[in-house]
Amino acid sequence: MEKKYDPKQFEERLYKEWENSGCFKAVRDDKKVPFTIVMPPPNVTGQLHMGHAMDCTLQDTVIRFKRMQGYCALWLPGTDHASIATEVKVVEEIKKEGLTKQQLGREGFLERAWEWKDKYEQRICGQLRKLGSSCDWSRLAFTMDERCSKAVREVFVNLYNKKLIYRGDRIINWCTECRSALSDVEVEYAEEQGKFWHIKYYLENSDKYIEIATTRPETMFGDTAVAVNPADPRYKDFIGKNVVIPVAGRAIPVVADEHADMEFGTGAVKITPAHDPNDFEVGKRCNLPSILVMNDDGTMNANAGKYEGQDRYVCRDNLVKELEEGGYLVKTVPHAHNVGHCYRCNSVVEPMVSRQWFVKMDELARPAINAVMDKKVIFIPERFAKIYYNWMENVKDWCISRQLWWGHRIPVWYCSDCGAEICEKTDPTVCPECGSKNITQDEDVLDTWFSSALWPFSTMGYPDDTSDLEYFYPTDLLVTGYDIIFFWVSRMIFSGLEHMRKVPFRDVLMHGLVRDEKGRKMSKSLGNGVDPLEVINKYGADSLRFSLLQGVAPGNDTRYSDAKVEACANFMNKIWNASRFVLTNCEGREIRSISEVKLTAADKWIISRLQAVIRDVTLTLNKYELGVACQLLYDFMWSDFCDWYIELTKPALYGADGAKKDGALAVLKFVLENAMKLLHPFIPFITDEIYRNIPGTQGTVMLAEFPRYNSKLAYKKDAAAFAGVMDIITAVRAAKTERECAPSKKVSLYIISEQKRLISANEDSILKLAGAKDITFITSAEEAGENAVAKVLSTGTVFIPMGDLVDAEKERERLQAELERVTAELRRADGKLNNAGFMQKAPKKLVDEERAKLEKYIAMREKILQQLKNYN
RNA sequence: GGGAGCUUAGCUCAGUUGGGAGAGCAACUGCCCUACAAGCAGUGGGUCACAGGUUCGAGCCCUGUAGCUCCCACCA
Repeated sequence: MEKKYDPKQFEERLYKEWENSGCFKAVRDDKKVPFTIVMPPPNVTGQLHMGHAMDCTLQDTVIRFKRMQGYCALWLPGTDHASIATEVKVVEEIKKEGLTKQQLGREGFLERAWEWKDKYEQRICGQLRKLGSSCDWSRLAFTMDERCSKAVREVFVNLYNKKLIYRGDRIINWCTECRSALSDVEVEYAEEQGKFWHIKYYLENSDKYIEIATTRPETMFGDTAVAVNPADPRYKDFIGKNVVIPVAGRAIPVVADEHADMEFGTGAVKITPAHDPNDFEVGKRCNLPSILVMNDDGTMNANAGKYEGQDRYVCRDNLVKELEEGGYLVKTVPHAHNVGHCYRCNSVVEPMVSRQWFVKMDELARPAINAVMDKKVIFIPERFAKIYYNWMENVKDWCISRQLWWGHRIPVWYCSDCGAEICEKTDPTVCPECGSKNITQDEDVLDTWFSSALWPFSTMGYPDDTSDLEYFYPTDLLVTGYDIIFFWVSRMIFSGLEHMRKVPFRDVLMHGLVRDEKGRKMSKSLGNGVDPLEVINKYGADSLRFSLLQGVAPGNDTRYSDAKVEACANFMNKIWNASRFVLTNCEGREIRSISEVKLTAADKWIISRLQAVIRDVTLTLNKYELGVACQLLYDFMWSDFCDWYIELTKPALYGADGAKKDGALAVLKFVLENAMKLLHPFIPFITDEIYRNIPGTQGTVMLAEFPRYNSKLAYKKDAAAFAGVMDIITAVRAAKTERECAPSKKVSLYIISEQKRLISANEDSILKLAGAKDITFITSAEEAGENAVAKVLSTGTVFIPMGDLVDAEKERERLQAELERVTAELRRADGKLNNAGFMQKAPKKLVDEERAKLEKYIAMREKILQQLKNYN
């Protein structure tokens, strides 16, 4: 092994080996239980960020764990065409060449988009490889590949035939920049400081008027009524009469509708059915016409009269001026309100009536809600189920058509001769109604999430009855961020239920956002994003992975910081060096199995600790508590194995006793090998590199069996006894440090103890680790001489003669403090045991433990009191 | 308007069936002892936001309060 931990030496090499030898491939094996994760497909818009890195690390850790446990583990990778997001990028790209979409034409543009896709898909897959992702590349999918397209077509036609997809004129969110419709979830609201314009609408042929208040005066050209609350006494007489829209000069009725809130504004509201969702509803109730006043690009249309052609905001300014001049403007008040923005280009969304395709949601939502209620799908943590219910229960029909080119084209044709609408699984060549060849396909494409919703089964061959679907579906786990519950998770659930008749996944592990070190969202505009590749380049993939998992709890946001990665890199270095220590000592020797050697107390202790860690790591991983599992392994590896056990084996390793050396090496190797297996799912590279160097191992650790808890190796009593030896070592070390005695200065130890055998058996360890030269068993304090520090422990009292370094007064104070501490503990235990409620209701195990503690403290107190006598 | 989360050591955060408060980083002291100074040994530091309640026992369960964060709704 190399002397220095240098991930560059092996990460790439190992990954290639894994991939080339087919380790990632999931081949159906009916003797095994499948475990499936389908990767949330990254968008082909660019490269992966820290959020992806975490998402991916979580999945890889789980899938490696399951694979080692003997499951037929499939992690299916893929990418998403991300219709609108990618189209925006490609448009930007061609703009640099002075080109527009229109200039390229649909086909030319799509060619460019496919080129873009190829480039970024490759880049993303490269990044996933760098992270160590053990996904099955032979199944790499793309939401617009043949497989997925076939599924999309099948689903669309089926829903269309069931009348769950319909086309209609409804109010939708329109992005004037992307010039496309958006679904409700694609709109992000942000509070903005706007204005409230109070405007007079005069009664027809009268000088009476109704004052209305609006934040968007330019829409008044589309007003078709003014609504007042039927219970509002102020406007009772106006109902049924007409008012005239200022400037436009058109007369519209005053209608009574509950929508008008008497408390808000002036209590009278202008109704613009074509440009406001609430007004649209009022319009339906009151049978009002709907007048569009804007074009697709956000400029005013002919209905705005002389303002035709002006941008909506230019028109707003000019119109307000005209209203003011005409005496119609009563006042302008500042008004904070939420404004919808396009989630891709951030421009202000315009509600507009438009003819679009929709998925009817109510029938689909019900079973999807029930599936979560019935625990067929389990959110981790549970609280996300509530968020899901809330959305699902109030979901509106899903607008799925987009006025874009990059995406799945809507599989509907229109006959220009007879007007028929044709939706079939294969492309029609003539109109089935009239035989005409004059049929044209709908120009629009589908919402990108329409194909994502089918991802768990479209990637496995749906609609065909494939072996994959039969074996791997439903999948076992979905790992994703809480920010796409509505976009994606919920839509997969109802789609899976509708088309597969089964939920798409059992567990949904939610994770939070990766924020920067100040807790801010990582974003392009802030420029605070950190590129995972740069981090990997500097520290290695294992360090990055470990830093992303350490200390995370499901569903919680985390912060990325270089300091954290650095700390993890130190851990890797620690693992590397410890392994190097073990392996160099193994060189040239036959390493025995632990069953063939005589185990020391220390050996049994570390093996016992290992068993506990195996048990707890398995338990926590099964619950997807990866952060906790990391901590368990970190502590075991660093504290137990490196700081204690390796140090404990040194006397044997450097000694002359061959049998002792064999014993130590057997245990060192045993623990190291198991540790590499336990750590492998988290940090795959370093563990495999080390594992291959451990004598007797074959092949890669990634295909080794995950360690299983073995109760025969738990050695509970031996481990507890050995903890007493460790206490002695710690006490001597502390005694030396407290008195500023150099650790290298060897001291003599005098011990009063009833556990002489235990101490004698571990004499070498105590001498080495405590920095002592000899141990003498004594029966009274006097034998230790005058200037001795006394440490009272559960195993006995240790005296350390330290000559001038001992200050009698300070010793007395220290012992006094010890006495107080032990007395307090004693009282606590005693209090519990004298508490009737505790004795009655607490579990027996706990009572016994308390009793044992009480006895221990009583004994210690006695000894301390005795010691104190020496200072009185 | 509705909902969720957070508040634990100077900083970042764990703490999952309620049973003696933890880690990393930072700080302080002392150490190059043949795996590792990217290290070792030791030390200090917390009325677990606040107020009640349930319980033999609460960081954890319940109620309320405050501050911060986020999501949903959109009253024009």
